[in-house]
Amino acid sequence: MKIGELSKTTGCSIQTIRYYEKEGLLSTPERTEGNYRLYGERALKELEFIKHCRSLDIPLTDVKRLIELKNKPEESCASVNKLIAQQLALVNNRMRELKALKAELQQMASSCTTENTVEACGIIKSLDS
Amino acid sequence: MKIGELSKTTGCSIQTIRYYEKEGLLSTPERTEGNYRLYGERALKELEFIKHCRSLDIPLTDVKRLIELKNKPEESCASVNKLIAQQLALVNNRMRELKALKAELQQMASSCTTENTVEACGIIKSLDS
DNA sequence: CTTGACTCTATAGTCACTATAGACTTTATA
DNA sequence: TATAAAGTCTATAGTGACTATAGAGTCAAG
Repeated sequence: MKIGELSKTTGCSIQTIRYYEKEGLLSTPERTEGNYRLYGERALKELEFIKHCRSLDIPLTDVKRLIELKNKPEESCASVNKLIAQQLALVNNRMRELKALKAELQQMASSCTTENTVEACGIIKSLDS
Repeated sequence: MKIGELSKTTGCSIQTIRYYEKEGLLSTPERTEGNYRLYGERALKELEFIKHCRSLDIPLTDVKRLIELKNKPEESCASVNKLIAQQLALVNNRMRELKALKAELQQMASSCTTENTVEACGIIKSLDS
């Protein structure tokens, strides 16, 4: 299949697919006589793997490392484990941040009644303090 | 005070301060004879306001709008209210995403015992599916 | 045979910074 | 007083993970 079809079946934009190729995350595809990229089942799987990793917010550098590890099936997966644990720690941190953030925003939202002027606005006041 | 001192008292890096100025978020400071920026109480307050907004993940374009609104104290603060509500909605969305993310990462982490090889690794398997 | 859809490469833009180079100014030390 | 060190200046490039655009080439249908 050509890049347009791969894009549709995976939901990745065409530019993103080309970008992943450039970054060495997708293996170099064959080309037609007219220089169009040609993909098969393998590319589809590679792309789905990347998509899945990205949906977990795993950065592309780490995705690349995971792909390299996948290609060394006999090695220990301790580093895979570590990578996921780090990712989990990041997510936990971010969640904690967002909770605090949410609390403050809610507090702010409740301090403003729409009839106010900017001058009297509780939101502006709390941002100022 | 000069930019270094402002940087230390606010915790904003020097480059960030200059960046905010360039983007029109900080008012243009006076200069010494040697062309050094000179700041006073006002700049300090402006910068604290921006910092507070940023700590709430409010994008700089919106911070700019808030600053403009602050300077029109007689207008209605409905738009301030709306902006904060949108920000809250964003945060809520992101929290929902992160919850799902965390669940999957935890699931993955628990599917890997460190003694495994990459080949048998539960994490790689679940990323593949 | 031409129109339109698709693809190609190369480049610039996004956001909010961070980092660097190379020059200038000011302060501290010898 | 000379000089070294610290601070500041502007301008530019880099970050991550894309997205958008320009301008050219390819291919299938009418």
